[in-house]
Amino acid sequence: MNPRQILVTSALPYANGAIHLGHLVEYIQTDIWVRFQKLRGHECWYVCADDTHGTPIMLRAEKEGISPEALIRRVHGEHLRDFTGFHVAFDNYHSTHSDETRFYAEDIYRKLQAAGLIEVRSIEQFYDPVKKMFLPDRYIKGECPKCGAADQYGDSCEACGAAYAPTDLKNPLSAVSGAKPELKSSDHYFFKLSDPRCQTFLRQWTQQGRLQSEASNKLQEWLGVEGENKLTDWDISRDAPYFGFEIPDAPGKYFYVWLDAPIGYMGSFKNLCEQKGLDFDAWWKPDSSAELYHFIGKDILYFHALFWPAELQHAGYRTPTNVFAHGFLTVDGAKMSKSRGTFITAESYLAQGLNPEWLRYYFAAKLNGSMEDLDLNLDDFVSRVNSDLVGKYINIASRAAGFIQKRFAGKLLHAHLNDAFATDLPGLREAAEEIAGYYEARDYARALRRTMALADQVNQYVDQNQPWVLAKAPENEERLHHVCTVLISAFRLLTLYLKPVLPKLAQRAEEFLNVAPLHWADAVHLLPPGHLINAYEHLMTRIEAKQIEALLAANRESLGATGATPAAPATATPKPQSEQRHAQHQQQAEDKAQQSAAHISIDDFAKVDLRIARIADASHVEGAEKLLKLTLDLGPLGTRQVFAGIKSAYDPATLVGRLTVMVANLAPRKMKFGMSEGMVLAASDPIGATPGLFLLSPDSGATPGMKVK
RNA sequence: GGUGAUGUAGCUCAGUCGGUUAGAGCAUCGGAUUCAUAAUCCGGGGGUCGGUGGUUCAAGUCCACCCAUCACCA
Repeated sequence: MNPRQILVTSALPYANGAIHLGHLVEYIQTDIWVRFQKLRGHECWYVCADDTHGTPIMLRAEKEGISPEALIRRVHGEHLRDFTGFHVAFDNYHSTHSDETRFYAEDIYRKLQAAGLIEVRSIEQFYDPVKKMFLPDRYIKGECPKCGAADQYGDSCEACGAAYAPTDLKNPLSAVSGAKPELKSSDHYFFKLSDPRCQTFLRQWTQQGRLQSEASNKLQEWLGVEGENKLTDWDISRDAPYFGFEIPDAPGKYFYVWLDAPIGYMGSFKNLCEQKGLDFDAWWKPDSSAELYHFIGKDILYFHALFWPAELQHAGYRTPTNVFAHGFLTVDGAKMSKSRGTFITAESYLAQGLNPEWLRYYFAAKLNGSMEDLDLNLDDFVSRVNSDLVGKYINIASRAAGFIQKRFAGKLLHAHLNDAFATDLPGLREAAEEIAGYYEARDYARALRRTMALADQVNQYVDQNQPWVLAKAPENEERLHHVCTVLISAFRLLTLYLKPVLPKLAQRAEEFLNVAPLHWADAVHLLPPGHLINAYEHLMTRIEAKQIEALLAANRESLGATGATPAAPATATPKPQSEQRHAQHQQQAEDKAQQSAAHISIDDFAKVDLRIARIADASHVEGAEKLLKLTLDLGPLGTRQVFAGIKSAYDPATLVGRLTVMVANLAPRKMKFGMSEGMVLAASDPIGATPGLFLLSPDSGATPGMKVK
């Protein structure tokens, strides 16, 4: 087999947030593939980087009172720590804020310009006169032009789903400063994706059968039918102030973060080339025989399968061999949720003492190379890992090791077992190529199913041969030695088959087996006769359900805690959807889920404990403009102190004695004036068009403490 | 709304070109076993393949419509 030259990337995580389990699907998927290629003896390099530019980074750094450079340096360290913790082994983890990335960004830009594919056009955009900056869509808030919902972002309405331009918003405000934005025109630089050259090239590039079928369909949709020019030019510039690279010969204009993000793959690889003495151009020239693969989430297919190849092609570089898109992660069938504790960060998973290889195994067991979403079912996670890894695979070593150690001083049978092994465990060695094929096709689920079926076969072999019975009769000594040697050899092969997924465990198994690091080619032979193995130490523990509970608890943001945070002030970071998509999709999905909440289930409703309360006392609060202090009598449930924002509508004296409805299980919230232990229900117009505030009252007959449902 | 996908056992998933009685793991039930950090083996139960209609000698698989879920619409 001739060694291939393979360059692999994962999408660049944005330097504005922690790595979570959703990210890890991609990095683990890529890492497994890379490790597999290396085990096969290919020259394979895995590069990645932090994606560091753009408005969100700039504003976040400003909010933290540090420079963007300091922010991205810190986050780079955090990201690399998390990835390393999950055994994701990059050959280089660089940054887009690097000389190399700047070089290739300028280089590609200049070549596209020379090819006549860059155009300057003046466009009108909202401008924040206080902050003195143009506002990305997601940094403008206002009322939806369609349904009138308040507090909507500049690109789409969370309430009715309408999509529109920020200029359509009613009463727009800057989410950065709170100022009223002004329309202002500015020159922007466009990559002419609508150019016939790009259209023709992409039509051919995307439909040659290289891409996943789902991806190909999706791109077909974007491209439209022949002659239907659906692609529009891409705005690649942003005005100062912006954290990024200034465009050559265009003072005050910066490359949009999405332009330099994929170029960061080149930058990172160039940096690696300098470290390792590799020839960059040999890998990136148009007729390069090297292979180039990008692993990405399905949300950024547009950037990687349209913009990116079109840029490369017309700037005189090679295009990707393939783009592998995967789906999103759900937890227990639902989007990751902070309130449920399923928005799990990589850091918290490791801090709780959970084994990263449990997760690697589970993800691998469900990855099949398609764009389908992947569900982390927590019960299934526990039983699958325990059953497959500990019960089936690890157990094989554990079952044989004691005999080898105690009866044979750690030495395997002094005889060549090749033929006997094939008789005892037919197909075990021969499966190596089949399993390799599954890994190559990124169908790890199938590779692991096949491997576990082999492990079943080995356990059956143990039961058929009953080594514990053989051990009782001295005349069966050699037979016992043979059986246990076969088992250790089988364990070695299974270890190899699992090694791309479980690198750390494989390393420990290799120590136990007393062998050099296994390579795929090692599947063709067995351990030498009389090989000495080391004493067995248990290689993996079981997951306990309570560890999962602790993990969820550590990631759960209580409703009380969120509720206690007042409505986001204007300085809060808005959701940078159109500005910055990749690696943030999970976060957005979560935000969306929490914001729209079009329907809730009966179970959700049942979480709210509504009770009839009698207002036992009501008084003004010194220094509070809006609040009244209420003492509520809940009958058998005792009394509660609540601060209610109803001063504008009610005189305390008229409230005493009347019945109303309160939320009795709201987390207590510390306010300036004391603890508030619930909230009373009152009606008001959501957008304030009709003034007034109206407290709810039950019909007569209700008594304090009764449940409302 | 348009487009693309998904829907198979309690759970997680296979199911190739339409072709025997629709499979696996986990869970569950019964039995065996004790070498193994309760881990293994044998066996059983469990399915209107989302729904309706159609094509066909034959449909989980092909076609149409509908329902549900997810994503994308720069």
